[in-house]
Amino acid sequence: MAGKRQFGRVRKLPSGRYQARYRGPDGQDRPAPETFRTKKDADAWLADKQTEMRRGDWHDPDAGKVAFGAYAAAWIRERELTATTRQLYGSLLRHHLEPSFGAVSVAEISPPLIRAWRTDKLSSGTGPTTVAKAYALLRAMMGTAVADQMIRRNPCTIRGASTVHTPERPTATVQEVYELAEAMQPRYRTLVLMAGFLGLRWGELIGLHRRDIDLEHRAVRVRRAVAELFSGQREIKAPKSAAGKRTVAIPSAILPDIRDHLERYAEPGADGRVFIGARGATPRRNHFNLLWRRACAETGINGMHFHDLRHTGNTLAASTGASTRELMSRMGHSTARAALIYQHASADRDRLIAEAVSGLLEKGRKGRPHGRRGEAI
DNA sequence: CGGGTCAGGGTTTGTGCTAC
DNA sequence: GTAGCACAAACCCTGACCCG
Repeated sequence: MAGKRQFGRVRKLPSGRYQARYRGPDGQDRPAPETFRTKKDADAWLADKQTEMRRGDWHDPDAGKVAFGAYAAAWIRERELTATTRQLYGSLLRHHLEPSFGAVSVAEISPPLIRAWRTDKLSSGTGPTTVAKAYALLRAMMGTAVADQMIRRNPCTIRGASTVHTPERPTATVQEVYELAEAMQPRYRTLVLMAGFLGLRWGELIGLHRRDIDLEHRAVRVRRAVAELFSGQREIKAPKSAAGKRTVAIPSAILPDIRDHLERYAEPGADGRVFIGARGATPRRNHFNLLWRRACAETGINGMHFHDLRHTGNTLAASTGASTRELMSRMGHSTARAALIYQHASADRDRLIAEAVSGLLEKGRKGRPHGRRGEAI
């Protein structure tokens, strides 16, 4: 205490209380937020601040005063996101975060506030996936605020709140794929077959050009995908991942269908689009889904999404005994994790095998053939 | 210390509604 | 049938973490 202090200043105010001040790393003079009864308390406070600065732990006490709405908008703006993600985040912000937190300062967003917000969201009809997504976005933003030294800790502390368990999707059988294909307009028949038996994604199928289909070598080159934006505009982009760029072999059973489709419905020219609407437009999800659901209703196949056809493709491929690596390359997955989603398919297959073995056992014992086995996948 | 697993987070698909 | 828009749900890549 004796001698000249090296860090900060303490002075006695006319009121008799003590005020501490120091120069922050940013060069600004920073008075303590409150005054102290004794000089000793003021000194102790300064010592704390000095420690923070030495550790690089210091943060601007004004930094967290930025309104969350403004901070969040900048967060999205500064990030390199694809147009679709940018739109999605903007939508989550606008509809779910902004109304509750927009005017609140970043530093004031506390765990209890977030818990209350989440409970309210879940009970007010917003779907669990969307709540989880909005929560995840909020946490990502608050995480950046921590990195920016605006706040010390991320207030998003609810464990597991950003993930939702999604139930397993159904898988269409070969027969169902054909039934659905027949129930669709002829121009979309082959689209369904290719989704089911090649396992291509919607965006990939829509992005196909004539030159991508090599009838001679019975292969489809997937080189781009079409993403649809809210604005109705489309973005042509490389597939979801580098592994998405791939060549997929065509089962010869549907080769005639593809050949026929190209002759009848595809846009002319090597750069012509393979799948176009009745008036020449690139198909849109909303309209196609309408047709799809009609086909589902017509065939009595309920609860089947178009994307589920992709599972059929993978399940079929898996049932041939293809290795995980082979499946990954066919489906355009870059990690085994994604491919392992189809583990259930193998389990089903294994059960079928077990059933078949069981049939053989009975046959061997009774000396007569057993009835028909379950539906083959 | 390398393979398996999990959570975070970016991207795509699903669907309803209105308008032309 | 096509287009625009908005919200919701699902997919799946990536890096962190765990564990033997």
